[in-house]
Amino acid sequence: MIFSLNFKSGLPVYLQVVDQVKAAAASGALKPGEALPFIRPLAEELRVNRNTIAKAYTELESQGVIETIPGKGCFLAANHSPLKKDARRKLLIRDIDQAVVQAHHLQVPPDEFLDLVRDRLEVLAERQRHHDQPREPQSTPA
Amino acid sequence: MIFSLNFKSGLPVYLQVVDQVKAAAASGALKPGEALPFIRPLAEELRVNRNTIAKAYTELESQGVIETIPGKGCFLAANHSPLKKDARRKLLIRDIDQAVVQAHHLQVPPDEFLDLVRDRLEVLAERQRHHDQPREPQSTPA
Amino acid sequence: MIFSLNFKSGLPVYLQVVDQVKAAAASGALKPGEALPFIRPLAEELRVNRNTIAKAYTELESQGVIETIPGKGCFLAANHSPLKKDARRKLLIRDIDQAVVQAHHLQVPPDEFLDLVRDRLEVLAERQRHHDQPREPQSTPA
Amino acid sequence: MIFSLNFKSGLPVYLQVVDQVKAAAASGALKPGEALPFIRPLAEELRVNRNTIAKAYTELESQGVIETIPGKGCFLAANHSPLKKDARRKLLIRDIDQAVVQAHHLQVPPDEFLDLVRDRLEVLAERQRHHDQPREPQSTPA
DNA sequence: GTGGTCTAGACCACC
DNA sequence: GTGGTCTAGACCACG
Repeated sequence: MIFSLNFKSGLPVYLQVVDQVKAAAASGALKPGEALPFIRPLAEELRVNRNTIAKAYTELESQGVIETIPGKGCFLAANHSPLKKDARRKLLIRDIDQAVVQAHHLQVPPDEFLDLVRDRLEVLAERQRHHDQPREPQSTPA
Repeated sequence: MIFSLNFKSGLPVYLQVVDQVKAAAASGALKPGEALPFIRPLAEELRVNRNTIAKAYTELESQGVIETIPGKGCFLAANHSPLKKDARRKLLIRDIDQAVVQAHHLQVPPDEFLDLVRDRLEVLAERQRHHDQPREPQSTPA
Repeated sequence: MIFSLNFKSGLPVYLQVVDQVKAAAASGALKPGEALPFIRPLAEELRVNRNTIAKAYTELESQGVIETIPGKGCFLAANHSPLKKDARRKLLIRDIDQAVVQAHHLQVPPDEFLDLVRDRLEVLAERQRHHDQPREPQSTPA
Repeated sequence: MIFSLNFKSGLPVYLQVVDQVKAAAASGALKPGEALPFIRPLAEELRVNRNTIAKAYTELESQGVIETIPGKGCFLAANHSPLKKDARRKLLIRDIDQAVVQAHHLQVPPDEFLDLVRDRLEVLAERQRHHDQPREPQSTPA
């Protein structure tokens, strides 16, 4: 798991970590049951305080993305959201609107935008297929 | 000019405004010399403090993106060449990927996701039509 | 809103605050839209660090119990859980099992236990009726 | 002796064990001189480190609740008068209220809640029957 | 050794 | 003034 932080983006560091873990999980680079980096070494590597990483992991746990077992570490959870359909829709719409508005600002017409979306869905699916082959699940958590 | 703010993204509101103006300028959607929305009505529309918009515009001015003419308004600065299509694609892909990853995490299948995207395109286009009527940007000042 | 902390119970302080806010919300002592105590004064009153209260409020927000508007304060959310039925069941079962096992340890027979449960449900309902009359919702948030 | 641990309550596991032993002793469910479960099998059953159980027992001994006879096991100390019914009710009510409040917060209506309670009573009674067979507590040692 | 809690105090974004 | 982020460093619970 590789992280890259941008300290000038204005986006809080802990949220950058959250986003990158979620992206890794979505792409299949991180598989259910797999261990995340330990908090202390990761904080050191990213030159960030231990609490900042801890906060990111706490947020991920509260979103149901990871499970943390005190004394053992943090592990990617089996992927299913505990949220109601409505709540999930609402969350997704926020992100979609962000992209749609950006498209509008960049004067990318709707058709082209939809093509681009289909493209990215395909890219993600391809990455998942790629990650599905090589590895086996290792350290089981619960 | 249409804006969409995400109050829970962690990104400061004023930076979201800055980014969206810059994106519009980059694509040519906002042309050199064209007027930006007035601070007060925009703040009202976005349900945000006037200081927040003012801060965004100040930031844009200090970056040389816009020029402020006291008593008249803010206008896009002259030296803005619209980005090439590829550069715009790249910017857009970042936002799309964010939404795609979120969809995966929320267990929303691609078909449903695409439906939702079409939905939001429609909703925001509709919203844009509404906003285009009452306030018409007046052209070239400086 | 009155809090009472037990520093020797072993239960983290921030969780004690979370529990007490939830209890106040359930009893109707705290109504949707009503403001919670500000973080800083509350921390001072409870002789606890500001971050500890902030953590409690963050947890409450992530559970959907409150909404926080930066710069304005924290407000009790309209009461509806965004979780799927299954997830809610699972959470509830944890608490019920705690009580059931306690009953077993205290040698309270099932029938008596059920009576007691009905009793407490009634007490809570009564409290809600009591709180429903006197006040009116005041400071609206969103 | 049956235990039920809640790993997410925030209360340390060893204190949960302590509380549950004390509750059993308070009600007379565990009688003076009666043996507690051996550390090793109990740790296995609860999927907890042996040190955690050992710490709980150490704590209980230092509180004078149990006596440890090296090589033989741990036994409830003599001076334990079962609590009166009212005192037990009061202890139980704390746990019941916690569950009742949680039910309210999760929007689980009273009827459904009571069904769930009956359910758990049944499940835990069943579990208890299972556990009562393999290991039979041997009586009075010291 | 792991993660969790708490403190003390700094700075930032927003009203 | 509000809440949010981050740091530095201490102590605890658990494996």
